[in-house]
Amino acid sequence: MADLPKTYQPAEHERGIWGLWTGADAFTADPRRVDADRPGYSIVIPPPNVTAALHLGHAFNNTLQDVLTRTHRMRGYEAMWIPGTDHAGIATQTVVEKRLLNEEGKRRTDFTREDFIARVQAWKDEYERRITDQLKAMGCSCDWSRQRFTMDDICARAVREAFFILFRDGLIYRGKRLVNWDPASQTALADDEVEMQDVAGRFYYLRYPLVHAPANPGDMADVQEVTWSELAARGYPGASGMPDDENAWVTVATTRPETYLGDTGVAINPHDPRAKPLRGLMVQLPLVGRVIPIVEDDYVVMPLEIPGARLPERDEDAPIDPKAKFATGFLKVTPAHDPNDFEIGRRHGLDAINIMAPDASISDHHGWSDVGDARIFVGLSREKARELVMREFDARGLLEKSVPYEHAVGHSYRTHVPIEPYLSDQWYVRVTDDRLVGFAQRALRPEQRTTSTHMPMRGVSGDGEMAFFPERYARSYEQWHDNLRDWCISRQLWWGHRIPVWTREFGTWKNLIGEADGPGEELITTLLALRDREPNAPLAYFLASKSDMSRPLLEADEIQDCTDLVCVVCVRRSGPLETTRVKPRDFEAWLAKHGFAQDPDVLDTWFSSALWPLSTMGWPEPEQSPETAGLLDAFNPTSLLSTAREIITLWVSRMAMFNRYFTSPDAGRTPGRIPFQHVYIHSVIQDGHGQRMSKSLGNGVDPLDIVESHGADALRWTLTSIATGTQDVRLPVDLICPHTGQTFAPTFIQIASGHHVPAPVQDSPFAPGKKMVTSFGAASGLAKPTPETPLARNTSSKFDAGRNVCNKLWNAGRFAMGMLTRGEPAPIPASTLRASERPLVDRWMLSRLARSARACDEATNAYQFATLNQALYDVLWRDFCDWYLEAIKPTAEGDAHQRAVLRDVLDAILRLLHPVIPFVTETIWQGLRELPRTTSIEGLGLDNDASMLCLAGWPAIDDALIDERAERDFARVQALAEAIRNVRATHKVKPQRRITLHLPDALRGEIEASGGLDLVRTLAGVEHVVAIGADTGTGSTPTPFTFEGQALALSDLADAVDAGAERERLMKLVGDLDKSIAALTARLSNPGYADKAPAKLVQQTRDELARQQAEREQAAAALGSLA
RNA sequence: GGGCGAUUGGCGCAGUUGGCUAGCGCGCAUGCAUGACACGCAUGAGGUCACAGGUUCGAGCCCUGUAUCGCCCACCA
Repeated sequence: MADLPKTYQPAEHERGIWGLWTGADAFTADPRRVDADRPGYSIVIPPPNVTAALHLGHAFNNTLQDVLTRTHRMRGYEAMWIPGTDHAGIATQTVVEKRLLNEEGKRRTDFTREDFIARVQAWKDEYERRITDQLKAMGCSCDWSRQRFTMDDICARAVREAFFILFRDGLIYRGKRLVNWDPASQTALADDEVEMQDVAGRFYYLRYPLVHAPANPGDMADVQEVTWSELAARGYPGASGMPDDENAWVTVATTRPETYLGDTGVAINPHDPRAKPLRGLMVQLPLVGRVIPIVEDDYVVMPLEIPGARLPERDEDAPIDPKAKFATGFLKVTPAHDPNDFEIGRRHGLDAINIMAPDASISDHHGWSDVGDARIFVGLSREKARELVMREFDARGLLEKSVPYEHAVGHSYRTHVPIEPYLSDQWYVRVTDDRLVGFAQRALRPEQRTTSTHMPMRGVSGDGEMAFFPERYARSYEQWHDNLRDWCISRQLWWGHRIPVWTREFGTWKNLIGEADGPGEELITTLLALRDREPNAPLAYFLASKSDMSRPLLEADEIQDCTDLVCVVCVRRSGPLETTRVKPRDFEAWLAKHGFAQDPDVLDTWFSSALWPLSTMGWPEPEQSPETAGLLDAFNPTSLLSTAREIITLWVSRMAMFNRYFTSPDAGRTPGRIPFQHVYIHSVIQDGHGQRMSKSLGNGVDPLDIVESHGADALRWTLTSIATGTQDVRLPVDLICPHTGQTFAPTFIQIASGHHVPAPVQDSPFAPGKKMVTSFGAASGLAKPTPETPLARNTSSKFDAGRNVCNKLWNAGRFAMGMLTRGEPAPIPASTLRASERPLVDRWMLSRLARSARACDEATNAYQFATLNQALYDVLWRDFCDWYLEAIKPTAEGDAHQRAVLRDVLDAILRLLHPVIPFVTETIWQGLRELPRTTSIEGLGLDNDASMLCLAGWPAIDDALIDERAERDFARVQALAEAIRNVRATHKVKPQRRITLHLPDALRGEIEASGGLDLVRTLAGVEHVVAIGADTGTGSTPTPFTFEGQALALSDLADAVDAGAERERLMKLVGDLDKSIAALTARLSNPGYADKAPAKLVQQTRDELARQQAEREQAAAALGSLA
């Protein structure tokens, strides 16, 4: 062992150890091994997006998952951690599009769909490989033989099946709805993909002229203005004060005046005193000329006051709606461009007029025809249109005022442009159906459900066993479901799972049956044959009116009356299919032959993610592939999902819905299996300033940089150490020069939004004469790093702690193994040794080990990784290294049994540490394995037949090894050694100097009886132990000190004792004791204390006071004798 | 607007049913090449636990309020 280097060099071992593990297929799970004695433990990785390499947040999450996977593997579970990546539809397509534009100057539309997808596929291949390499470098013990990608064949099969079942069961529909439209990427976004940003906008108050309803609706020539005097006659409050002959108006307040072009109504609260006088009147939109009704709707907030009117009594307790401050009481209704207005419009039968092109410019080609004088707006961007609308209204005296207003506006999470609520045809999953939302809601473990009843889903008893850690996140989960809306799943992208729906417009029923002459007959017969939806049906279909495809036409007369009939078919699988009722055929080709066209859109990326626990395990037919055979039965539900909190809604909920629905035992009537038993929500890693780490802020830390500089284990150690239960954790970021290894505090520049961005200063010490950048310097506007430019990397000194621990363990192992190879072999071969037969220090070490193992287990089971980390640190560094190794230095060589204890203790500690720092522990363990083990310690429960630590058994340490007596006795030894060391330090006694300890006889007797006296000698550098007051014959004056309230002394400290240092030491001691004594006395003299506090506690306080008083007396006496 | 988290020595954090003198790592000071480790060893300094009230014999912990920082959610009048 002497040839091992003094410091642990991770790079020299990690690759070899990884080869050892993977060469033995150590991480490959076998579902056939799962049984009652060997339960399954499974995790499916939250698949990282293939958009970019992994960041520290991924490293964090995956470290924790690996800790759990490795622990359970060692505990005897059949552990399976499935790795994989997510195609991340819009995000990946966006980065590839950007790159193509930058590097080749090409746009997506310059490619065919197939060619473009091939380019994205190439990107995906590259990043999938990089991500995989990163996970492996971090030591993630995934089952790499089962790696999945959300768009591979196995996952695609699951997506097809899931879509088909939902379609067949009426849980998927085509809806003309307002979607969150991203005008830049021209796709619909899910609610969750919209980021709210505060925007400094304005409130505009627009006047809409009032008119009489034309006799013939639509006859604009017939429109008559309403004057103020007419209004006054109708009893309209405030009208009498207005100029009689002028055209009266109502004022609407809006932040988006340009949408007035699409207004189809003005709404007023029915309780508004102005509502009644306005009945029968309409308003006319300036320029457009459109005459629109005034509708009464409770949704409208009334203003705080209406001139000339008394507002209806309001409930004192009801909170004032903040909108009331801005409200005029009139709400413009633009059903095609505002979700609320869409609902109002639907309630009152108002038209939805879409005034925008997909790029959000004003357009009369997408549903708007009555342009009138508003043609001046056509073709303008929404921003330009807004300005022009204001100018035009102002010119006509119709702009009452505008006031500044800061409000939250949805932005695309990819392109960061404001979202446009946009009317279009999209596919939806009816997640508001109880079979989905209810199943997911009730998946929660009953004790994590709240009992409030005002929310519709609350109070329903849970039937599931899904639990959140930390528990508080169960509420986020619940609240999301309480406010759920249907899920828009279609995306206007090329990169993703193509929607497996084929449609054909027939116009009329006659057209449809008219085809009966030729292939149409076959079409109809086939469709009719499948009408009863047999379980294995290869396709499902419905007929609908093209203008409203949200509802299938079911009645015969509906179908026959329809003039825009559409047939919508969902095909279950690609390739040949058959059932008992129809002949086998390739239905996709068959539909194409019949004039059907496949929907061009792809599915929201979360649709495939939602199936992840099923698809990775081969659902619906795992036996179709050797990779997935047997997995579902053995490993679903999975044991744990570990993820970030912002994804609870996007992902966790949907996995719960899908897993439960698709595993339903009775075709969706009752919920099936939950996808995972536990959901662990990890913290978000921020930099030292509380900023979220991100590429664009330049404050991210690359896990591979840390692996390189500190080692994978150090990375993992530090990450577990910061995994407290809080929602954010901070990791201060430093810059490091990769050439010199020097670190620097980053400097900061201010950017517009008020965030601090770390950016290096011009004259950075490691870049003489060069403009320096961080690894993400481009984001801060400084030079882009190139391989030639020496560039700084982001790191954190926090990782030093991890490196130090690995090094400490390395040296402890090196030293211990050195001891194990010295001395005579154990006399008793292959036997067990009882702790009770061993001296104090061994019994103490074994007891501490037993306690630590218990603490580790408890922490791991509760997902308290920082606590686990601390327990490991304490047993390794404080107990084993600081005390045990020091204490046995003189004895181990001559005591074969002690070496047996040392060996097993080291082995057990390596096992406990292995899940967190797998590489260094395995490296040492492989060395330890070489050494003969003839004697094992009873109760440690270390199996002996594993060839590698990652497959070795978890220590099954018997609680009988917990020895309170030994812990008490050894604690006394420690306290005495520390008291002696304190004196030694004050007097600057050389470490090598052996000194003499003067002990009272009784104390000496006790310590000797416990077996601790020799330990005190070793640990405190004591050569001779004599009775207090004894003459040592050296002539030196003993230096007194106190221990447990008794007077002890040390002599032979030096050739001459420094009285000044001694006085200082004693004075501080007396001072400290005085403070403490005062506090204890005060507590005891409190009349309530003795009466109400537990007697045991009171007695403890009294004893402590007595001890301290005695100690103070001793110290004071010593001080006196000094003078 | 709703919900949640945080506030403990210079920095990052523990502190799980209220109870000995509030712990840990980094940093700091002093000493040390001592049979593993200077990525180390020993000893030490450093905290009115954000603020104000309250409950209690006793509060970092429980209650009420306030302030600051941050996160998530929310249909842009």
